[in-house]
Amino acid sequence: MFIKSEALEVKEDGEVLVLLGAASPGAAALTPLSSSGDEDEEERAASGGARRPRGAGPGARLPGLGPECRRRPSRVRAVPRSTRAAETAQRLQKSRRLKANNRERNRMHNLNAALDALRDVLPTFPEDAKLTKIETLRFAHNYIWALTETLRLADHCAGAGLPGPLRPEAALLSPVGALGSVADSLSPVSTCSCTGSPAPSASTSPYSCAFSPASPTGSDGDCWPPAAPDQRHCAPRCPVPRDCM
DNA sequence: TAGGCCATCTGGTCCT
DNA sequence: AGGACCAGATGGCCTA
Repeated sequence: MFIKSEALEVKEDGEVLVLLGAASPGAAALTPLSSSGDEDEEERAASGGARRPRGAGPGARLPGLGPECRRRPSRVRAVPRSTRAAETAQRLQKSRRLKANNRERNRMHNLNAALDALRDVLPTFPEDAKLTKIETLRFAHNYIWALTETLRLADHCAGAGLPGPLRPEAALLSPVGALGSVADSLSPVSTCSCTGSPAPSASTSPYSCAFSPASPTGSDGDCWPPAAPDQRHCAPRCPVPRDCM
């Protein structure tokens, strides 16, 4: 339901009647049909069409008519009051809708900005690979879990005096390193057992594809829980280098 | 061309 | 009443 704003530039007798999008912030973009410019146009129409070129309006005299036909042109005022009230209500309703649309648009923009901020702190490979919204959320979920698990395992291994596969200091310095470390710890040969999981459904399988954006809940059948320990191929767009997993 | 992703609109609901 | 939030619908863009 979009039209190019420039397509709405209508001229009649050299006079610009409609020019949408020129003053709006998104003038370069597509302009919704229900933009405020549309309302302006409606406003003008409702006020009796005052901009109509001379001689073209409904009240223009017809040539060749006798004096009895030279009546005053019918006025817009002839519209019943109830109709005008209805029109006013309709305009008010439309105005409210447009404002609500704007708020909703801003709200979604804020949401997207937050998602972008989240993408910024997530390690992806290649660097500029952009995760989709759902991937971002799932990956963030798994990433947080992985970092938590890193800390937990580090504590666990340090307390048990085990050499352990983890090097927490390195892991914390590099998010990807953290992922790799946890991935190592989750491997079948790990000396540290892993019981935690970002998803209840995966609690029985420590070999989860925790570092992919795929759903940890497995609701979409991506890879959670995986069928085999090595599930690095399971994510459609795995943001983490395979070497790190 | 089908499917995925996205932005936007819209009406409903809840809250202040 | 107005705003925030939500979910469904719709259409555009992109890719396999």
